[in-house]
Amino acid sequence: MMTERTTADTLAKTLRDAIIRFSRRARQARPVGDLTFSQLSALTSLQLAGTLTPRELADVERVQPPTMTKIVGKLEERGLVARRRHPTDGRQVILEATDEGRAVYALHERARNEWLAGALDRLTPEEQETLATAAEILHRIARG
Amino acid sequence: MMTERTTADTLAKTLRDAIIRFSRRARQARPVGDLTFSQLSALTSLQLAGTLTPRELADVERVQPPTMTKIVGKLEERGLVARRRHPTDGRQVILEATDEGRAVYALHERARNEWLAGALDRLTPEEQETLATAAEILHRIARG
DNA sequence: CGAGCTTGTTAGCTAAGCTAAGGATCGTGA
DNA sequence: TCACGATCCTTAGCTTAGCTAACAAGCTCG
Repeated sequence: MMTERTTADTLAKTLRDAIIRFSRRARQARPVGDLTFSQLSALTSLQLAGTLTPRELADVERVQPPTMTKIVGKLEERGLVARRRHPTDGRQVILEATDEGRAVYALHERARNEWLAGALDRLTPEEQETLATAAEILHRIARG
Repeated sequence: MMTERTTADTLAKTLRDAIIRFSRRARQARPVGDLTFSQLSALTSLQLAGTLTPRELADVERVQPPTMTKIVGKLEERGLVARRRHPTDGRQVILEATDEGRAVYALHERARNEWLAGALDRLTPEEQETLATAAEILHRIARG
């Protein structure tokens, strides 16, 4: 229906606007160290999954394979991620976070979350609930 | 309290995760033409405000002034934004969207919103309401 | 075995973002 | 008045993120 479509359009605009600004604000909250947003995100996905191939990680992160090659390269340089050969398929590579990767991740994650968690702490429980639900919805949309 | 802080931490992580993926997904939905995410965002802010100085626009967009110089430069090259001299302060510059800027913006905005509005259309009214509220909260957090 | 697909990487590009530094202009206080 | 500090914008130079195109290696299946 006309009105509903208009509602969706308006919401789409509002939402995109809010998210791009939020995103940039979050990006500004740099951790003490040197892990970037994308690197941290990749490391997180890798840790949650245990092991992944580069392609799988690229899919999860919604990025093209060459982009993931670069990100993984940076993480590997710092000894946070290790490459292993696939036992049966010579084309594939298996990625895994190292112990140091896990430790460094936890540290940076905490620093990175600081301002956001602080801001969330100042919200009402209802607002927190709203954001939690919204996060689930956004995740679903991004996946679709 | 301990538990609340933990809740905020968890929510922070979930939210960041959802947003970064959503963001990348949105970025993939390229319009027909050539305006990028950041350019479109700047053009939007400028149009909504009417006129802004580069610094004001940088603040709104949560970006450093040199970054905004580049973005505005791209927009100006394409004749979408015009620079004017400030009537009394010789240091400042006044930015404004041109007619063509407004037209191109509307076009690209529509294309860009397509997948998102489509996805939003498939949500229940309650979910849409949740996202609308969440957008407001996120905007407030980003501003703080 | 050979053709074709899949995986990962390399090469090369653009855009986005930052800091540092500089030039022009404004405002103010001696 | 005028010199000095502050403000605004831009330039220069860098890193990261992201893309496509192309390619080498390996798998698969007729």
